[in-house]
This record gives sequence, structure tokens and C-alpha cells, in this order.
Amino acid sequence: MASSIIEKVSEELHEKGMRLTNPRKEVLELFISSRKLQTPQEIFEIAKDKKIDIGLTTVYRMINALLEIGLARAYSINGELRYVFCSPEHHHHLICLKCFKVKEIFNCPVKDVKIEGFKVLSHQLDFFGICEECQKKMEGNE
Amino acid sequence: MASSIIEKVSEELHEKGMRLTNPRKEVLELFISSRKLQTPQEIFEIAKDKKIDIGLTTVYRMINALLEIGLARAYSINGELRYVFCSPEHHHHLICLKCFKVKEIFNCPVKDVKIEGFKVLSHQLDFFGICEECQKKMEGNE
DNA sequence: TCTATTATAGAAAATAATTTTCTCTAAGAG
DNA sequence: CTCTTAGAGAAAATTATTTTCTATAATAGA
Repeated sequence: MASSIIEKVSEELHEKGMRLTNPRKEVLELFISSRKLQTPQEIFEIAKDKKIDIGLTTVYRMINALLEIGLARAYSINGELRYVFCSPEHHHHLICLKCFKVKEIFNCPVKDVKIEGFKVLSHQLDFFGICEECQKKMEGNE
Repeated sequence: MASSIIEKVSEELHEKGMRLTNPRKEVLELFISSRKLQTPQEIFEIAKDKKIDIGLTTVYRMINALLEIGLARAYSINGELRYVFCSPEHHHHLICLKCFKVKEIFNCPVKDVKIEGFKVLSHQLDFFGICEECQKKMEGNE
């Protein structure tokens, strides 16, 4: 469930002496439920639309905290920094370039890749393309 | 050779109505020869050290041009945007987290991966770790 | 439960990064 | 060689992000 994710975040934050307060939890819930690449500003706007009264600073702070505990990832797309919430398990991303929705895939096609003369500590694999919904929408139009 | 890369860049720029002028060529040469993740500021500093008199604006403009023609890639590392020059051929990156040197690998372990319900347009795979030189340096110290 | 301590909220200010503007220069087409 | 247009670079402007500051809220411990 989503709530167990939130507990996970809460624990991770506590281990670093940080608190998952209500404003941060609001940001977190919006961020988790969107599962898309977003700018801090966008998250802030969505909160405003939903009459959730939080500051942009809080959005930045929550994202930074999540980056620190490895539960968010940053992408530079067209010169714009966008973030997405990430599961704690090793996974890769399917990123829709139309709507920025992100799906995680947990089967890793490169887990056994070894490279001589380079000590691999981690890897990141992303597939960029068009998600099913956007494909359908495009058929309708063009 | 490196000069053929420069010609390639020149052609690509010309196709977009841009020119590879001398100041840009200076930036380009520094950028190509470093093959590491750099900030625009760092490239600018290196130029200064070498008594190459170019403006920071020119560095930004060259990097943006390269991003546009697909010959540079951006990474957000520890909240900092860093760029690296990229070959035109499909490849992946080995990124040293100590010195930021980047090596390209041209054998693609995921070229045949298909995902149902998602139209893959491109993918990006990066290995983060420690390069050979940095491993040696670390043995020496710790 | 109450209290003390410390992290956080959020507005405003500061800073950093990046882009734009502007005038002069240089590339390259014809 | 000349004309047209892109680029150079300094300075200004803009944008994104972080810091500061005071009030508040969360948590540990009595």
C-alpha cells in the first residue's frame, strides 16, 4: 500500500534526524501519487489547486530529503530539472515523453554486466518513449 | 580522429543555421578532450588557465548547441548539473564518481529489450563507479 | 501528560545558475 | 569583395534554488 511507503519514508527520515511533518506528508502524497516527472513548481501548483496550503520551500525541502535517502530521482529534460518518486527496490524507469508519467520495471536486464577495469557501484537504465494512454490519444488525433 | 568529430559538429550546427566559430571551437576542443562530467563554470576556468579568452556565455551557448544536436548529455549529480560530450553513435556511459571521467561503451546490453504497452523511442544506460586510475590512487592512500 | 528541545514552516531575502539584451565583430554566401 | 546574418562577450535580467529568520509543531524524556 501507499501508506507503507509513507512509513518507509518516515523511518528513513528519522534515521537522519529529520521529521515527516504534515506539510511534508502532503507534498509526499502528491508526489507519490503522481508518479511522473515533475518540477517543484508543478507540485506546488497542484497543491494550490487542491487547496493544500504549503510553501514552495517545503516542496524543495521534501524533494531534497527524498533525493538524499534515495527515494527520488532527478532528470534534466530539455534543460529543465524534473523529479520523480522512486521505490526503494532496484528498478528502472519507463518514461513517457508526452505526459512524463513514469513506470518502474523491476526486472533488470543488466544486473550481471561486468566491465573490466571499472568498479561498478550502481547503474541506471531508463527507457524513453510513449506510454499506452498517450499512444491511444495520438491515434485519435493525428 | 578528434578533428573529424569537430567536422561532424560543424556540419550538424550548419544544418541548424549555426556556426562553429573560433571561440566555440575552443570550448568544443576543451570539452571533447576532457571527456568528463563538467559544469560550464569548470570549462570556463580551464580555458582561463590556458589563457584561452572566451566568455562564460559562450560556454553555455556551445553546450546548449551540443545538447540540441545530441552530442552532449546532462547529468544532475548531487544537485549540480554536469555535462559531457558524447559520440554520435549509440553508446552508454561509465561514469567515475571520484573524478567524473566518462568512458563510452558501444556494446549495448539492452538493444533488444521490448516492453509491452510502451513504445520505446530511446534508452539510456549509465554505470556509476570508480575508474581504474582512481582505484589505483585509492589503494595507495586508504 | 507536561515540558524542554530541536526540527520545521513559510515568507522574504539572498544567492547561484542561466538566459537575454545589446553593440560590435566575424563567418560565409554569392 | 561585399552583404547579410550569426555569434562574442559584457552587463543586465531572469529564473531556480537555498538561506535566513521567527513562529510553530513534533518528539523525547520527566
